[in-house]
Amino acid sequence: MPEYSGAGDPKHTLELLWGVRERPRRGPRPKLTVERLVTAAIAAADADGLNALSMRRIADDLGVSPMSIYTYVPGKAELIDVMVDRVLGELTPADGVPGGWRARLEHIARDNWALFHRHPWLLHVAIVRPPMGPNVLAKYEFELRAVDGIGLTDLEMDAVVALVIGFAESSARVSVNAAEAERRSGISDEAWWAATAPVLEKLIDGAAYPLGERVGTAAGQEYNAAVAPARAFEFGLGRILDGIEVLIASR
Amino acid sequence: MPEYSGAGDPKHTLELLWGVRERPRRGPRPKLTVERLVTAAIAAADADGLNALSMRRIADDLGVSPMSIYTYVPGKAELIDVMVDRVLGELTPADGVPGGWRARLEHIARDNWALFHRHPWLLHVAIVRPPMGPNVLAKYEFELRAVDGIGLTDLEMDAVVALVIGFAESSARVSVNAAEAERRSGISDEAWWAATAPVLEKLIDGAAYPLGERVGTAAGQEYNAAVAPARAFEFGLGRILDGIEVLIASR
DNA sequence: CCCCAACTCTGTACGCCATACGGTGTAATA
DNA sequence: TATTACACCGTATGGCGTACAGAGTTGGGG
Repeated sequence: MPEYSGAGDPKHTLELLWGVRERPRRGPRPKLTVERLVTAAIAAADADGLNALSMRRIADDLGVSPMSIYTYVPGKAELIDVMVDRVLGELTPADGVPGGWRARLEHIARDNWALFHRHPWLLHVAIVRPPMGPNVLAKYEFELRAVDGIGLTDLEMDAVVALVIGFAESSARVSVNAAEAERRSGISDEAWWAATAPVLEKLIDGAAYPLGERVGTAAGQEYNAAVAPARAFEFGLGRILDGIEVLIASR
Repeated sequence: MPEYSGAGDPKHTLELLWGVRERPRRGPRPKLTVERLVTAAIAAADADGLNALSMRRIADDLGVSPMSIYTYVPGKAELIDVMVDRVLGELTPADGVPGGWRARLEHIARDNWALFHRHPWLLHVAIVRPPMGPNVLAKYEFELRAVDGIGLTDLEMDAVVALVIGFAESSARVSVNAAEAERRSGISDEAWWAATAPVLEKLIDGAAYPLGERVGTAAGQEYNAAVAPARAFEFGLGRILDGIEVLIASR
């Protein structure tokens, strides 16, 4: 069960994202700021994953009581929205990248791939109704700039960008999930397979899956688990950009 | 926070997947079977999502106490493994599809897309260390068969299949997340945007995001939320298959 | 200058969750 | 018939988000 973005009151969330809350005129000085809250939450999520990100945990890290967090943020959903916009600010435009649209899209894909590895919890937030903060808007803008003026229609520009971003997310997910499974179980992929394979062999008919056995073992030997996702990313990115090139060339 | 496949004891999980538990020789007749349990769990997850899939809920549906479920299954993780293998059995081989490798890969992509929409919870299970049941193995086998004998190396066959499957998952995720957000919030995408847009306009500089505004509104008008994910799927699939065609043609 | 409104912070409590543990009753075997 | 293996269940533990009510603090209005 993922967390969902865009689950809170739109108006309140937007005010948080853009930091337009007016300072309170009366009452005690606040101990915290939304900024500090979000920073602590991101640090916790980076370190221990989205499962470990609880309001109690953040409060402990900040030395306040759990409920006082609700002074700054209406709920966990809105907090996550702000976290998402914040880390998306780490992405960089492809404007200066030499090599044309292909190099620019490659930059965007690699940049996203790296971001998902720096903040793996991002993959476990279902980003629908994206938090329309400054960084989300800037991201969309410079993504489109990467494919502007190369003969695509507006709709195609949007579709091409979505395809590349979606691919980066999808392949990063494989990689991140594998790393998280290893960390959480304490069992490496190799050890898991070593425990699984002999039991499996006793269960299946030897000749039932000829292709799967041949290709599976070939892939397993050539790419050990540590680099396999990275290779899949490189391969897929190449094919997708080739496909986009076909489209552009047809114009 | 997703659920994870492959989180249980490999040996026990495999025995469940292949149904090789020997019948108990003594003791009371079991009220349930693993089959019935899995069927009920899938029905609950289909109807109300993975969040609503609790051991208590399944037990209620089946008329037993929560703890008795642990007689059949070591824990929730293993139950989900069996659920996954079960529903993957709904996928069909592309063997008889006319039109060569391209049509076969299209069939596989569409078949997966449809499966994810029939069982949206599948997207919220992080499938690492896949449950090596009969259906998972069969799936991999017939996926490879779709690209066998067209001039690709074993490693390329594996990579091409992974690319297409990953794309289908990725684009289905967008679609499913949108539908789930709508259902869980009771607010349609249009209504959400109608609440968001005016607040947003007051916050941002009018000329700050020229491309985003132009392309975003164009995409929003052309594809309403209901069909946008399906269009993105068709567009992306076309580009990816084009890219694969470039590879195959280079042989 | 004082009082009160506005505000921050906190303790407690509720209803969820998975599941560990120990006990109870049943059915087939020795 | 006695034993043993087993299914089933009640209770309890420690987690979660957050509703609610109260306590304490500050600045502005009279």
